[in-house]
Amino acid sequence: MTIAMRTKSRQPAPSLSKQRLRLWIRILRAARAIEAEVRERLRVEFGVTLPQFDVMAALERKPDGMTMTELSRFLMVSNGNVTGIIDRLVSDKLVARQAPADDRRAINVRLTPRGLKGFTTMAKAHQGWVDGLLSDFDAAEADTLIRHLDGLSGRIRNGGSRA
Amino acid sequence: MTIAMRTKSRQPAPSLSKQRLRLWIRILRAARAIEAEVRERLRVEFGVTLPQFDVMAALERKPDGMTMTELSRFLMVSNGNVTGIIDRLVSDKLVARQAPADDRRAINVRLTPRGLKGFTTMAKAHQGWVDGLLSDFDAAEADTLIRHLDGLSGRIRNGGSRA
DNA sequence: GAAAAATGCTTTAAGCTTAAAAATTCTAAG
DNA sequence: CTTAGAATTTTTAAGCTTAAAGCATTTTTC
Repeated sequence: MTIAMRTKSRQPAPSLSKQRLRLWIRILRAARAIEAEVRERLRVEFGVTLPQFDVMAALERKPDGMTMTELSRFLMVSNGNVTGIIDRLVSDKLVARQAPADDRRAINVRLTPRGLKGFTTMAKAHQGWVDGLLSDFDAAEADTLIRHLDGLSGRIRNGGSRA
Repeated sequence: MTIAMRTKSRQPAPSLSKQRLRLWIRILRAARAIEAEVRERLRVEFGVTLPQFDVMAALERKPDGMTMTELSRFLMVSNGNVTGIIDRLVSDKLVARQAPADDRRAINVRLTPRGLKGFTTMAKAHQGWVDGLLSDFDAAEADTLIRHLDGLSGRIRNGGSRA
């Protein structure tokens, strides 16, 4: 009877494990929704793909350019992946490859003037889109969420917990 | 002098717009880190891709199966995308296609007994992985975050704000 | 200094992803 | 009924993504 009441009268509190799974699913769905929206607008308004935009955003922070490996690590994508994206950006003349003098294995990549100009325009629009998409979050909420998510990815990549 | 002090003595409080952009980047990076980890483990331990796992998870909730369009909407991926994933799951005999009687355009997809059994095993491991990866979040934090993220994706897809 | 290991990048094969177009079937309007 | 439009799925072309293998170069080790 007690058991019947417990299981019937109210939701059994989901286990912490289940709750974390639920959290992961929310994070994933939120990310996908925002990504889809941003990708679509980049494509329609600027004719650029999201990965291309991501690369340009990474390069914009480093006026001296980055190596392929630095890009790959920063964007958290495989190294081979970056090659193709850069190939296309180079043929669009938005970024340029140049061999550094000190290490003949490496290759340095940077925005061309044209790439920088294009990115500046796009970045402004992009920030507006995200601002609109996340308009439900005020400054305090955003801060809290950022603090919660901050380091999460770092912690995971340094050995999530056990395993 | 006042201006110089304001801009020099402390960080200028980032604008709300910038803070939301920062939040978006954290969400994205967290999602990528978790995804990479889960993908790798699914591949190594079960020989399954993440999209395949996602499809099986969707189907497991619906014993009567789902149509391709239902799957596509639920997973938030394009319809053509689902076709290929299902093709491979079918050739692995983990899901089966069957034509519904009432609508000859549609196609119903469901887990095979083998697919259900395999998914049950994987789901248990998967929940453990996520539990470990998100072990920094206690129940209260998870609740808060879930509440914050909840509906976000829904709101976005129904017209984010303006635009 | 030569061999071994590590690093940086590209290539390859397989699979995922999207948008757009095509093929089929259903529904609705006249 | 017939036809126009909508809905469901697949196909196509282009690009993204990964893991693994291959090449070239640099660094480490003996």
